[in-house]
Amino acid sequence: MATIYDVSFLAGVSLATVSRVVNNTGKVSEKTRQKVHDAMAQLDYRPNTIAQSLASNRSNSVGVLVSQLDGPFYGPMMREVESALRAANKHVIIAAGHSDAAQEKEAVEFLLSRGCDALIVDAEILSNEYLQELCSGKTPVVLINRHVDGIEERCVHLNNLQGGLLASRHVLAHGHSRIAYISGPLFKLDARERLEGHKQALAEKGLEFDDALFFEGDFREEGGFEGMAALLERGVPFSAVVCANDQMASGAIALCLERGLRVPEDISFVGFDNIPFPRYISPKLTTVCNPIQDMGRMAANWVLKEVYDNREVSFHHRFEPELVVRESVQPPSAN
Amino acid sequence: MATIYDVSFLAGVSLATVSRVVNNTGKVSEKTRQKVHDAMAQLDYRPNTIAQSLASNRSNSVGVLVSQLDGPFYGPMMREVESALRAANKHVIIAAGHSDAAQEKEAVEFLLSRGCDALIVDAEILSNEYLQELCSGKTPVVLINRHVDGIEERCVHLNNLQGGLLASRHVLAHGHSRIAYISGPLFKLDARERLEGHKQALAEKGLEFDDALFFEGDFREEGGFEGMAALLERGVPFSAVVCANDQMASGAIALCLERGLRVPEDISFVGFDNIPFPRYISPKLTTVCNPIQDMGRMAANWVLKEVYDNREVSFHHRFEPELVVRESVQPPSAN
DNA sequence: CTGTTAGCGCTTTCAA
DNA sequence: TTGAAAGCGCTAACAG
Repeated sequence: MATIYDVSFLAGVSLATVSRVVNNTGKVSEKTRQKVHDAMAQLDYRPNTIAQSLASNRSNSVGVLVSQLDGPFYGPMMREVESALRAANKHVIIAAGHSDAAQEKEAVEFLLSRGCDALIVDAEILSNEYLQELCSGKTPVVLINRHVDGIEERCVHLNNLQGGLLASRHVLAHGHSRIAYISGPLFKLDARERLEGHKQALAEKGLEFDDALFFEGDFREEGGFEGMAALLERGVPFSAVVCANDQMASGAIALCLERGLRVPEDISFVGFDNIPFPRYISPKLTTVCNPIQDMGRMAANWVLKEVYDNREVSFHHRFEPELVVRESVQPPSAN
Repeated sequence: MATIYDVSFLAGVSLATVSRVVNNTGKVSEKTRQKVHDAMAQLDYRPNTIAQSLASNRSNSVGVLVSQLDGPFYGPMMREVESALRAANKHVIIAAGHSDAAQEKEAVEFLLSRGCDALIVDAEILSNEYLQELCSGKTPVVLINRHVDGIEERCVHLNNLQGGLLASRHVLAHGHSRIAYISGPLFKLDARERLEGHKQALAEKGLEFDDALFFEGDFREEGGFEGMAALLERGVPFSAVVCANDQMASGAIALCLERGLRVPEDISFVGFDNIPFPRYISPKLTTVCNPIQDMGRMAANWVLKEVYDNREVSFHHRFEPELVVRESVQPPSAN
């Protein structure tokens, strides 16, 4: 592999000059630049990124922490992050928290120890305090799916309350009044906010929130499945279920179908997130769009802007959800 | 940030000795080691990985190329790769080909230019020739989901032929004889192999392969959807559909349900891959298990073994599929 | 078992 | 506009 030295020798200029043309920095005469380019081409020169990093104290890498690598949720986000950063010639190092407190923390430290120029963190478990401290550290950090006091300007998040409102209002508008709710784990802010939206929607109609129609799930298919079973078992009637995400909705619907309940004829369902798959099932799931790709891109933009001084990109924190009406909600049956 | 120099000064030993204890290399007396450890702890010393890389000519990073970051398929694979490598303190740099020839190639070059110690490549479009050349390059490469002549020992792949056999035999065993087949794109070897398995299964029963019951899809939901529509339009009767992957099966089933066809009462379906989601739809999809996670882990093992000299890990190339019987196949109806 | 000494390949003052 | 030279923080002979 040719080094910068080979190039400088062949081109008959100094190392510094070659470095200047490689990085487009400083003033270089057109003639010199051409000589250097020729030499680089001739030698098929590729800068050694490691050496660049050591000398410039910049790794050109950004660490991305997600809670799950599998599952339908983070793929679209990572896709955008990867595209945006690779286009800027930065590489993304991934680490997964695997929904485990220790592993999540360890993943952050790992990324930090790798000398990432910045971190994009979608933390599932890490506490606000930890994140605040992390953000006050030396490595710039942007948070996805969280908003933490004191570091709002580094948080890219969805208006979950509004999403919860949209979902429940939609069901309410179809005439349902006995509405079950399968929530995400309440230690998560987004789960709490979505639930709050649900409660507000009920309140708008003068309805009371009923604990007998509430189940705290885990944001996964299993949780929806179990939640649905639990709800049914209580014997308290309801004609619709609002689920705090699509995965739980899928699990819950699966249980209904197993039990011979028809969806939406017997029970209506609404989900949240708009993950790809439930578009292809029957009934097609009505849900709330969570623009997670856009949020991923925005996080990448933040890094590009704040860390790599790209002034072209725009940034904003807060995203608004939209209702996606498909087929899983209809008015309650007469029985 | 403390450097190795600070540690050596504080501990009263040389740089080399500190390096030795950090890397557990060479002989160091217990007493000296202790002094160094104390100094490191006191200074909260973390080796600079970039400097380590430059000096040792090793980046401790492995590049992973997948065709899609979203979608249900690669997540489980990446999950395993990430876990295995991070446990060994290596980091994974991801790049996506986005199902585009130019981008896929560019992604490889990008990873290479990043000085990865090894590459794990799940190439969708890259030609065998390109891959052969890549494998003969300086950076070790392991291929997933491909087997290429001349570099078999670096290929981790599934016995797709066997998978195709299993899927079609299952349908056949239920008494179907008019069986449609929705294939993956035939420029892909795995698609061709699965199809070949189908044909062999037909032949075992003395049945002829009928072009009128064949559709070449794209391995995505859309392809299954369109394929099903095309098949139905031809007016040639069939009672079962074998799909070369679960995504296409989902799309195809979605179309059937839209058209009022019942699955499996009117049409039976079998998929391939055993991705997570179709377990939760109705009917639960019968499919062939593609142990993509295991293959991911195996690829990581190969890297650990061949590149990082870990002798603990095992390795084998070829994986066998298994039929997963659920609910989407039943005997053809009497009509 | 420990220390000395060259670099690894590049960036970046500082002078010219 | 260009070059000389001093590192970036660490590893790896080599010598002792």
